[in-house]
Amino acid sequence: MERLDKRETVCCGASVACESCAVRPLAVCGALPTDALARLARMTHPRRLGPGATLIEEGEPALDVFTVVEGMLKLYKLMPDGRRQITGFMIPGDFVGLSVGEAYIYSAEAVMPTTACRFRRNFFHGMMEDYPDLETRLLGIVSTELAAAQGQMLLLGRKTAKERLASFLLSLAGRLEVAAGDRLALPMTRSDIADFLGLTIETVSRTFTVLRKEGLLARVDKAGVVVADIDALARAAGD
Amino acid sequence: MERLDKRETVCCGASVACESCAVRPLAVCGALPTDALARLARMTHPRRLGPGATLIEEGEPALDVFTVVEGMLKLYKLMPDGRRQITGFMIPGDFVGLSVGEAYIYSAEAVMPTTACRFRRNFFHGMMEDYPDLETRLLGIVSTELAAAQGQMLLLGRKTAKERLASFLLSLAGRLEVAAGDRLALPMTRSDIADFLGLTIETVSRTFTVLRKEGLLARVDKAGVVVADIDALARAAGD
DNA sequence: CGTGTTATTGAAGAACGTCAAGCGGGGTGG
DNA sequence: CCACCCCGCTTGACGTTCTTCAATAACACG
Repeated sequence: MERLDKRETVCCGASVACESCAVRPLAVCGALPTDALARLARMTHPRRLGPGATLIEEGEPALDVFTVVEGMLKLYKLMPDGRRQITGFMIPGDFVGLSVGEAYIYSAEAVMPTTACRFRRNFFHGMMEDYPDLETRLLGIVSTELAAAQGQMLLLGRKTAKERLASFLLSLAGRLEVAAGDRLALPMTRSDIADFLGLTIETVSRTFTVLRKEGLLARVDKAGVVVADIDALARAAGD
Repeated sequence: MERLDKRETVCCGASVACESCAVRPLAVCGALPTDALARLARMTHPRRLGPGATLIEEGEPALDVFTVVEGMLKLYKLMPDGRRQITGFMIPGDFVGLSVGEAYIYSAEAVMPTTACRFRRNFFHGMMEDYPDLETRLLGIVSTELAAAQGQMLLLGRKTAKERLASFLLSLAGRLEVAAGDRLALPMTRSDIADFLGLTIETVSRTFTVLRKEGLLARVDKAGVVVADIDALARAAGD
């Protein structure tokens, strides 16, 4: 998915390119005519979320859709006994809340201070009718997410703890465009990482230690890591 | 997703409703005007596959898209050392081969004698431009698949062997519209089930035995099961 | 500086995987 | 027609990885 020009960005405020939101372009707005962007901008409601704040809750009526402007969200499903599976971490430009049925099928919660743009679902459907390009773009986004989900199924079903953590770090570094040798920020807790990788926090912690002792990571702390050997990390990821 | 009238079905042959293919409607064709259906029908190439035959292979150029008309396909991803994760079993009406990039991101293989309709990817994209409803329908299909993938992530990341197998049987019974007490056919091998559930064939086999001994299944054999207590099975599935 | 929260580390345990043996059904050929 | 074989499935014994439980360490915040 190509990078979009900042000027095409629709964000939290009423303007088409307000400064605080131009941090990262909204993938969904690419290739839209100016009037469509203006309509989107007018109907956008910004929402600021502190860490741990809930944006949507599984099972609630799916009245809105959202785009992440800043920060990070975690999407997750819960079992009645509290077991949790995080299905994804959403970063600026990502789209959240799409649902085929009447209810959300996952919960979304802020990992760090986060800004999301809210659109009424009905309005968004109307926009798609008026601008088929928007629907095409959305189909691409959902397809990309499906592909990621299939990769995550391979990870959860068949990879070892070490392969899982290596895959996770690589994938995040790629999405956040972190260069080799740079610090990769990990705003989520060990518990979040564990629930994303289908592990426990203890196994995640031990596996971080292994990767550091083997020299794949130069530094590991609560808030991030420094990747020392990205090729070795890719090999450790298993595919 | 509502059932569609058979007359709306586009299938393997050149006619809009050839008999052998009207087994199950193609979800993707719903709500299309007659001329669109006729165009689809003209450009459809049927493909018969014996058990084990490969329809598409991960990494190959994604030149075609397919709909399953009859039988069952398994979609899977492989790791270099041969570990396999089956990401889904596709049944009549399902859509296969959609890819955002230039290459397929998974392989697809027939589980049993299967008929698939092939469409050239470019032709299909053209159809979507001419008939936005087709794109809308496809967006719904992909969104539904994404939801299923997220459910499968919960299964793979957090469920026990027993919960996984119970979930699998329930989900398949639902999709195939098998009533309680009826026989649920399982055309795939234990190895396929294991690779779908992130288990080994031994664990799958043992877990079938457990479910039978506990009375949730009345009968278990190579080719299928009879569900004895569907409520208990739902409880065993965990959510 | 104390206190609660989060992360790390260690030891013991459980669930599932691995290895191995035996069963059974379907197909083939004598 | 039946013996044989092949392949997939089941079952048992044992091993490994990850989890669970527990204690300690590091950190954030008031």
